[in-house]
Amino acid sequence: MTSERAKPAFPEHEQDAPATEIDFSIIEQIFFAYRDFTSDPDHLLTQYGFGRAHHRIVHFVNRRPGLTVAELLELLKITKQSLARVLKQLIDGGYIVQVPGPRDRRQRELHPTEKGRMLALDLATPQSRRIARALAGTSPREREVIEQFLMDMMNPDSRAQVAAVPTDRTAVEKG
Amino acid sequence: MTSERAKPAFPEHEQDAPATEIDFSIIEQIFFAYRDFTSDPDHLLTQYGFGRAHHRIVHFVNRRPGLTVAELLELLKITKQSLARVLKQLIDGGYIVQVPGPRDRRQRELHPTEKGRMLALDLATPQSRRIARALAGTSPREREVIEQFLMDMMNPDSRAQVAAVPTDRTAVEKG
DNA sequence: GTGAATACGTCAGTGTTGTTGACATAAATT
DNA sequence: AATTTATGTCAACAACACTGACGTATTCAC
Repeated sequence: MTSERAKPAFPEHEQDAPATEIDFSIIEQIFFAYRDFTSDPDHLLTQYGFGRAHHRIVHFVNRRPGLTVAELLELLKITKQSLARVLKQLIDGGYIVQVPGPRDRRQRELHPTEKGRMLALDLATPQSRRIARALAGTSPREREVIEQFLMDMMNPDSRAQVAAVPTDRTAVEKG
Repeated sequence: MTSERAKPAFPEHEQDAPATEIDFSIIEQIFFAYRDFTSDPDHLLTQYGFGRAHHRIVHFVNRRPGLTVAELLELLKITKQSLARVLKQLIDGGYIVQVPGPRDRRQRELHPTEKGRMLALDLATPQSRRIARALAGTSPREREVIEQFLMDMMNPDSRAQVAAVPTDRTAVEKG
Protein backbone atom coordinates (compact mmCIF):
# COMPACT_ATOMS: atom_id res chain seq x y z
CA MET A 1 0.00 0.00 0.00
CA THR A 2 2.16 2.83 -1.26
CA SER A 3 -0.38 5.49 -2.06
CA GLU A 4 0.41 9.17 -1.67
CA ARG A 5 -2.50 9.96 0.58
CA ALA A 6 -2.58 12.74 3.13
CA LYS A 7 -0.18 11.02 5.48
CA PRO A 8 2.43 13.21 7.18
CA ALA A 9 6.08 13.08 6.29
CA PHE A 10 6.71 9.63 7.74
CA PRO A 11 8.77 7.55 5.38
CA GLU A 12 6.81 4.32 5.00
CA HIS A 13 8.35 2.33 2.24
CA GLU A 14 8.13 -1.08 3.84
CA GLN A 15 4.93 -2.96 4.39
CA ASP A 16 5.94 -3.56 8.00
CA ALA A 17 6.32 0.09 8.92
CA PRO A 18 4.09 1.22 11.78
CA ALA A 19 1.35 3.71 10.98
CA THR A 20 2.32 6.01 13.82
CA GLU A 21 5.52 7.29 15.26
CA ILE A 22 6.10 5.06 18.24
CA ASP A 23 9.16 5.24 20.43
CA PHE A 24 9.92 1.52 20.41
CA SER A 25 13.56 2.28 21.06
CA ILE A 26 13.16 3.85 24.49
CA ILE A 27 10.41 1.40 25.40
CA GLU A 28 12.88 -1.39 24.84
CA GLN A 29 15.67 0.39 26.68
CA ILE A 30 13.45 0.78 29.70
CA PHE A 31 12.59 -2.90 29.62
CA PHE A 32 16.21 -4.04 29.54
CA ALA A 33 17.40 -1.43 32.00
CA TYR A 34 14.79 -2.36 34.56
CA ARG A 35 15.26 -6.08 34.16
CA ASP A 36 18.99 -5.88 34.64
CA PHE A 37 18.52 -3.39 37.47
CA THR A 38 16.38 -5.86 39.40
CA SER A 39 18.53 -8.87 38.61
CA ASP A 40 21.14 -7.79 41.15
CA PRO A 41 18.98 -7.99 44.28
CA ASP A 42 17.05 -10.94 42.88
CA HIS A 43 20.18 -13.04 43.07
CA LEU A 44 20.78 -12.04 46.67
CA LEU A 45 17.17 -12.63 47.62
CA THR A 46 17.27 -16.30 46.65
CA GLN A 47 20.10 -16.72 49.14
CA TYR A 48 17.80 -15.37 51.84
CA GLY A 49 14.98 -17.58 50.59
CA PHE A 50 13.05 -14.45 49.70
CA GLY A 51 11.56 -13.00 46.53
CA ARG A 52 11.15 -9.64 44.92
CA ALA A 53 8.06 -8.89 46.98
CA HIS A 54 10.15 -9.09 50.16
CA HIS A 55 12.56 -6.57 48.73
CA ARG A 56 9.84 -4.02 48.10
CA ILE A 57 8.44 -4.34 51.59
CA VAL A 58 11.80 -4.12 53.32
CA HIS A 59 12.72 -1.16 51.19
CA PHE A 60 9.65 0.86 52.02
CA VAL A 61 9.62 -0.02 55.70
CA ASN A 62 13.20 1.17 55.87
CA ARG A 63 12.52 4.32 53.92
CA ARG A 64 9.40 5.18 55.87
CA PRO A 65 9.79 3.58 59.29
CA GLY A 66 6.57 3.58 61.24
CA LEU A 67 4.33 3.53 58.20
CA THR A 68 1.06 1.71 58.65
CA VAL A 69 -0.14 -1.36 56.80
CA ALA A 70 -2.66 0.75 54.89
CA GLU A 71 0.06 3.17 53.82
CA LEU A 72 2.25 0.32 52.65
CA LEU A 73 -0.62 -1.13 50.64
CA GLU A 74 -1.17 2.23 49.03
CA LEU A 75 2.49 2.45 48.08
CA LEU A 76 2.71 -1.03 46.65
CA LYS A 77 -0.78 -1.00 45.18
CA ILE A 78 -1.41 -4.63 46.02
CA THR A 79 -4.10 -6.29 48.10
CA LYS A 80 -3.72 -6.94 51.79
CA GLN A 81 -3.87 -10.68 51.11
CA SER A 82 -0.86 -10.42 48.84
CA LEU A 83 0.99 -8.34 51.37
CA ALA A 84 0.13 -10.55 54.33
CA ARG A 85 1.90 -13.65 53.10
CA VAL A 86 5.19 -11.93 52.49
CA LEU A 87 5.04 -9.50 55.41
CA LYS A 88 4.44 -12.36 57.81
CA GLN A 89 7.64 -14.03 56.69
CA LEU A 90 9.59 -10.85 57.27
CA ILE A 91 8.09 -10.42 60.74
CA ASP A 92 8.66 -14.05 61.65
CA GLY A 93 12.22 -13.76 60.39
CA GLY A 94 12.87 -10.76 62.62
CA TYR A 95 13.34 -8.23 59.85
CA ILE A 96 10.31 -6.12 60.68
CA VAL A 97 8.40 -5.42 63.90
CA GLN A 98 4.88 -4.18 64.36
CA VAL A 99 4.03 -1.49 66.89
CA PRO A 100 0.49 -0.41 67.75
CA GLY A 101 -0.26 3.01 66.36
CA PRO A 102 0.11 5.67 69.07
CA ARG A 103 -2.98 7.60 68.07
CA ASP A 104 -5.03 4.78 66.60
CA ARG A 105 -4.36 1.43 68.20
CA ARG A 106 -6.01 -0.45 65.35
CA GLN A 107 -3.09 0.53 63.17
CA ARG A 108 0.17 -1.40 63.09
CA GLU A 109 3.23 0.71 62.54
CA LEU A 110 5.89 -1.19 60.69
CA HIS A 111 9.49 -0.68 61.76
CA PRO A 112 12.65 -2.32 60.52
CA THR A 113 14.86 -4.13 62.98
CA GLU A 114 18.61 -3.91 62.78
CA LYS A 115 18.47 -7.13 60.79
CA GLY A 116 15.90 -5.58 58.48
CA ARG A 117 18.02 -2.50 57.93
CA MET A 118 20.97 -4.65 57.02
CA LEU A 119 18.87 -6.64 54.57
CA ALA A 120 17.60 -3.49 52.91
CA LEU A 121 21.13 -2.17 52.71
CA ASP A 122 22.43 -5.41 51.29
CA LEU A 123 19.81 -5.46 48.55
CA ALA A 124 20.19 -1.80 47.70
CA THR A 125 23.96 -1.85 47.49
CA PRO A 126 24.38 -3.44 44.05
CA GLN A 127 21.55 -1.32 42.67
CA SER A 128 23.14 1.82 44.02
CA ARG A 129 26.45 0.77 42.51
CA ARG A 130 24.79 0.21 39.16
CA ILE A 131 23.23 3.65 39.31
CA ALA A 132 26.56 5.18 40.29
CA ARG A 133 28.21 3.53 37.31
CA ALA A 134 25.51 4.79 34.97
CA LEU A 135 25.78 8.25 36.46
CA ALA A 136 29.56 8.36 36.38
CA GLY A 137 30.71 11.33 34.38
CA THR A 138 27.38 13.11 34.41
CA SER A 139 27.15 16.63 35.71
CA PRO A 140 24.79 17.56 38.53
CA ARG A 141 22.64 19.25 35.93
CA GLU A 142 22.47 16.07 33.87
CA ARG A 143 21.66 14.02 36.89
CA GLU A 144 18.80 16.36 37.54
CA VAL A 145 17.54 15.82 34.01
CA ILE A 146 17.52 12.09 34.57
CA GLU A 147 15.73 12.33 37.90
CA GLN A 148 13.20 14.70 36.41
CA PHE A 149 12.57 12.23 33.61
CA LEU A 150 11.92 9.45 36.10
CA MET A 151 9.56 11.63 38.07
CA ASP A 152 7.70 12.67 34.93
CA MET A 153 7.25 9.05 33.92
CA MET A 154 5.22 8.42 37.06
CA ASN A 155 1.54 8.89 37.66
CA PRO A 156 0.78 11.96 39.76
CA ASP A 157 -0.01 10.01 42.92
CA SER A 158 3.27 8.11 42.73
CA ARG A 159 5.00 11.43 42.32
CA ALA A 160 3.32 12.68 45.47
CA GLN A 161 4.38 9.60 47.39
CA VAL A 162 7.99 9.95 46.38
CA ALA A 163 7.93 13.61 47.27
CA ALA A 164 6.45 12.80 50.67
CA VAL A 165 9.70 11.21 51.82
CA PRO A 166 12.23 13.52 53.46
CA THR A 167 15.14 13.87 51.08
CA ASP A 168 17.35 10.85 51.12
CA ARG A 169 17.32 10.47 54.86
CA THR A 170 15.41 7.87 56.72
CA ALA A 171 12.11 9.38 57.72
CA VAL A 172 11.60 11.25 60.92
CA GLU A 173 8.79 10.44 63.28
CA LYS A 174 5.94 12.87 63.24
CA GLY A 175 4.62 14.40 66.44
CA MET B 1 0.06 -2.82 75.27
CA THR B 2 -0.92 -1.69 78.72
CA SER B 3 0.88 1.60 79.12
CA GLU B 4 -0.51 4.45 77.13
CA ARG B 5 2.16 7.06 77.48
CA ALA B 6 5.41 5.16 77.50
CA LYS B 7 6.92 5.01 74.03
CA PRO B 8 8.17 1.48 73.47
CA ALA B 9 11.89 1.13 72.93
CA PHE B 10 12.09 0.32 69.25
CA PRO B 11 15.03 -1.81 68.26
CA GLU B 12 16.07 0.91 65.87
CA HIS B 13 17.54 4.35 65.70
CA GLU B 14 15.61 6.23 63.13
CA GLN B 15 17.72 9.32 63.17
CA ASP B 16 20.73 7.40 61.95
CA ALA B 17 21.74 7.82 58.35
CA PRO B 18 22.59 4.58 56.53
CA ALA B 19 26.11 3.34 57.06
CA THR B 20 26.87 3.64 53.37
CA GLU B 21 25.90 6.15 50.74
CA ILE B 22 22.98 4.37 49.16
CA ASP B 23 20.87 6.01 46.51
CA PHE B 24 17.50 4.99 47.88
CA SER B 25 15.93 7.96 46.20
CA ILE B 26 16.66 6.97 42.61
CA ILE B 27 16.01 3.31 43.38
CA GLU B 28 12.54 4.27 44.46
CA GLN B 29 11.99 6.56 41.49
CA ILE B 30 12.88 3.74 39.14
CA PHE B 31 10.42 1.43 40.87
CA PHE B 32 7.52 3.85 40.59
CA ALA B 33 8.40 4.98 37.09
CA TYR B 34 8.54 1.44 35.78
CA ARG B 35 5.40 0.31 37.51
CA ASP B 36 3.36 3.19 36.19
CA PHE B 37 4.98 2.79 32.78
CA THR B 38 3.78 -0.81 32.53
CA SER B 39 0.36 -0.11 33.97
CA ASP B 40 -0.82 1.45 30.70
CA PRO B 41 -0.47 -1.63 28.48
CA ASP B 42 -1.42 -3.93 31.36
CA HIS B 43 -4.88 -2.44 31.33
CA LEU B 44 -5.24 -2.96 27.61
CA LEU B 45 -3.93 -6.50 27.79
CA THR B 46 -6.69 -7.65 30.10
CA GLN B 47 -9.16 -6.57 27.43
CA TYR B 48 -7.41 -8.89 25.00
CA GLY B 49 -7.33 -11.63 27.62
CA PHE B 50 -3.55 -11.44 27.59
CA GLY B 51 -0.84 -10.75 30.13
CA ARG B 52 2.43 -8.90 30.28
CA ALA B 53 4.29 -11.85 28.82
CA HIS B 54 2.25 -11.57 25.63
CA HIS B 55 3.26 -7.93 25.37
CA ARG B 56 6.94 -8.72 25.51
CA ILE B 57 6.70 -11.37 22.84
CA VAL B 58 4.59 -9.28 20.49
CA HIS B 59 6.93 -6.37 20.99
CA PHE B 60 10.08 -8.26 20.11
CA VAL B 61 8.56 -10.14 17.20
CA ASN B 62 7.46 -6.81 15.79
CA ARG B 63 10.79 -5.17 16.40
CA ARG B 64 12.78 -8.06 14.98
CA PRO B 65 10.51 -9.82 12.53
CA GLY B 66 11.89 -13.18 11.49
CA LEU B 67 13.79 -13.78 14.69
CA THR B 68 14.06 -17.40 15.75
CA VAL B 69 12.71 -18.99 18.89
CA ALA B 70 16.22 -19.29 20.28
CA GLU B 71 16.87 -15.61 19.67
CA LEU B 72 13.64 -14.67 21.38
CA LEU B 73 14.53 -16.82 24.38
CA GLU B 74 17.88 -15.10 24.59
CA LEU B 75 16.23 -11.70 24.55
CA LEU B 76 13.64 -12.51 27.16
CA LYS B 77 15.94 -14.70 29.22
CA ILE B 78 13.21 -17.15 30.09
CA THR B 79 12.91 -20.88 29.50
CA LYS B 80 11.37 -22.31 26.38
CA GLN B 81 8.60 -23.85 28.47
CA SER B 82 7.64 -20.42 29.75
CA LEU B 83 7.71 -19.02 26.26
CA ALA B 84 5.77 -21.88 24.70
CA ARG B 85 2.61 -21.39 26.69
CA VAL B 86 2.26 -17.75 25.80
CA LEU B 87 3.63 -17.93 22.27
CA LYS B 88 1.15 -20.66 21.42
CA GLN B 89 -1.74 -18.40 22.39
CA LEU B 90 -0.42 -15.64 20.16
CA ILE B 91 -0.01 -18.04 17.24
CA ASP B 92 -3.44 -19.57 17.77
CA GLY B 93 -4.91 -16.10 18.00
CA GLY B 94 -3.40 -15.13 14.67
CA TYR B 95 -1.01 -12.51 16.00
CA ILE B 96 2.19 -14.32 15.06
CA VAL B 97 3.07 -16.82 12.34
CA GLN B 98 5.94 -19.25 12.19
CA VAL B 99 7.99 -19.73 9.05
CA PRO B 100 10.62 -22.44 8.61
CA GLY B 101 14.09 -20.95 8.58
CA PRO B 102 15.36 -20.56 5.02
CA ARG B 103 18.88 -21.75 5.75
CA ASP B 104 18.12 -24.06 8.67
CA ARG B 105 14.73 -25.66 8.43
CA ARG B 106 14.78 -26.69 12.08
CA GLN B 107 14.41 -23.07 13.04
CA ARG B 108 11.07 -21.29 13.19
CA GLU B 109 11.19 -17.68 12.20
CA LEU B 110 8.60 -15.63 14.03
CA HIS B 111 6.73 -12.99 12.10
CA PRO B 112 3.93 -10.66 13.17
CA THR B 113 0.70 -10.71 11.25
CA GLU B 114 -1.16 -7.52 10.50
CA LYS B 115 -3.21 -8.28 13.59
CA GLY B 116 -0.01 -8.73 15.58
CA ARG B 117 1.39 -5.45 14.38
CA MET B 118 -1.76 -3.68 15.40
CA LEU B 119 -1.64 -5.26 18.83
CA ALA B 120 1.96 -4.20 19.32
CA LEU B 121 1.09 -0.70 18.20
CA ASP B 122 -1.91 -0.53 20.47
CA LEU B 123 0.13 -1.57 23.50
CA ALA B 124 3.04 0.71 22.70
CA THR B 125 0.95 3.80 22.07
CA PRO B 126 0.21 4.81 25.67
CA GLN B 127 3.79 4.04 26.66
CA SER B 128 5.10 6.18 23.86
CA ARG B 129 2.75 8.96 24.87
CA ARG B 130 3.98 8.74 28.45
CA ILE B 131 7.56 8.98 27.27
CA ALA B 132 6.72 11.92 25.05
CA ARG B 133 5.14 13.68 28.00
CA ALA B 134 8.17 13.03 30.18
CA LEU B 135 10.46 14.21 27.40
CA ALA B 136 8.46 17.31 26.59
CA GLY B 137 10.63 20.37 26.94
CA THR B 138 13.92 18.50 26.94
CA SER B 139 16.56 19.39 24.45
CA PRO B 140 18.02 16.78 22.07
CA ARG B 141 21.12 16.85 24.20
CA GLU B 142 19.14 16.12 27.35
CA ARG B 143 17.27 13.35 25.65
CA GLU B 144 20.61 11.84 24.75
CA VAL B 145 21.66 12.00 28.40
CA ILE B 146 18.56 10.08 29.39
CA GLU B 147 19.01 7.44 26.72
CA GLN B 148 22.64 7.07 27.65
CA PHE B 149 21.64 6.57 31.27
CA LEU B 150 19.22 3.82 30.31
CA MET B 151 21.86 2.11 28.20
CA ASP B 152 24.41 2.33 30.99
CA MET B 153 21.99 0.77 33.44
CA MET B 154 21.94 -2.40 31.34
CA ASN B 155 24.23 -5.36 31.44
CA PRO B 156 26.64 -5.45 28.50
CA ASP B 157 24.81 -8.20 26.66
CA SER B 158 21.51 -6.36 26.87
CA ARG B 159 23.28 -3.34 25.51
CA ALA B 160 24.50 -5.39 22.57
CA GLN B 161 21.02 -6.70 21.89
CA VAL B 162 19.51 -3.24 21.84
CA ALA B 163 22.23 -2.04 19.55
CA ALA B 164 21.64 -5.00 17.24
CA VAL B 165 18.27 -3.68 16.12
CA PRO B 166 18.48 -2.11 12.63
CA THR B 167 16.91 1.32 13.05
CA ASP B 168 14.18 2.95 15.01
CA ARG B 169 11.66 1.60 12.59
CA THR B 170 10.34 -1.92 12.51
CA ALA B 171 12.98 -4.10 10.98
CA VAL B 172 12.99 -5.10 7.36
CA GLU B 173 12.32 -8.66 6.32
CA LYS B 174 15.41 -10.62 5.49
CA GLY B 175 15.19 -11.88 1.95
C1' DG C 1 -23.80 3.63 75.05
C1' DT C 2 -24.90 1.34 71.00
C1' DG C 3 -24.19 0.58 66.23
C1' DA C 4 -21.57 1.49 62.15
C1' DA C 5 -17.28 2.16 60.10
C1' DT C 6 -12.38 1.32 59.98
C1' DA C 7 -7.78 -1.21 60.29
C1' DC C 8 -6.06 -5.35 60.09
C1' DG C 9 -5.78 -10.44 59.80
C1' DT C 10 -6.94 -14.84 57.74
C1' DC C 11 -8.94 -18.78 55.07
C1' DA C 12 -9.84 -20.59 50.58
C1' DG C 13 -9.63 -20.66 45.76
C1' DT C 14 -7.77 -18.97 41.21
C1' DG C 15 -4.67 -17.11 37.39
C1' DT C 16 -0.29 -15.63 35.26
C1' DT C 17 4.26 -16.34 34.74
C1' DG C 18 8.24 -18.14 35.92
C1' DT C 19 11.05 -22.70 37.17
C1' DT C 20 13.07 -27.91 36.56
C1' DG C 21 13.17 -32.33 34.52
C1' DA C 22 12.20 -35.64 31.07
C1' DC C 23 11.24 -36.98 26.61
C1' DA C 24 9.99 -36.58 21.31
C1' DT C 25 10.97 -35.15 16.58
C1' DA C 26 13.00 -33.32 12.65
C1' DA C 27 16.93 -31.49 10.52
C1' DA C 28 21.79 -30.44 10.40
C1' DT C 29 26.47 -31.84 11.38
C1' DT C 30 30.26 -34.95 11.93
C1' DA D 1 25.17 -43.80 10.84
C1' DA D 2 25.66 -41.41 15.02
C1' DT D 3 25.35 -37.24 17.27
C1' DT D 4 24.11 -32.64 18.05
C1' DT D 5 20.92 -28.91 17.55
C1' DA D 6 16.35 -26.43 17.36
C1' DT D 7 12.10 -26.85 18.79
C1' DG D 8 7.93 -28.74 21.05
C1' DT D 9 5.54 -30.88 24.88
C1' DC D 10 4.06 -33.14 29.29
C1' DA D 11 4.10 -32.76 34.21
C1' DA D 12 5.00 -30.82 38.55
C1' DC D 13 5.98 -26.87 41.24
C1' DA D 14 6.79 -21.98 43.18
C1' DA D 15 6.19 -16.90 43.56
C1' DC D 16 3.08 -13.45 43.55
C1' DA D 17 -0.75 -11.36 42.19
C1' DC D 18 -6.16 -11.62 42.44
C1' DT D 19 -11.29 -12.16 44.44
C1' DG D 20 -14.53 -13.19 48.01
C1' DA D 21 -15.78 -14.06 52.60
C1' DC D 22 -15.39 -13.73 57.36
C1' DG D 23 -13.40 -12.43 62.20
C1' DT D 24 -11.67 -9.13 65.70
C1' DA D 25 -10.32 -5.08 67.81
C1' DT D 26 -10.83 -0.25 67.94
C1' DT D 27 -12.68 4.17 66.79
C1' DC D 28 -16.32 7.18 65.38
C1' DA D 29 -20.99 9.02 64.98
C1' DC D 30 -25.39 9.51 66.69
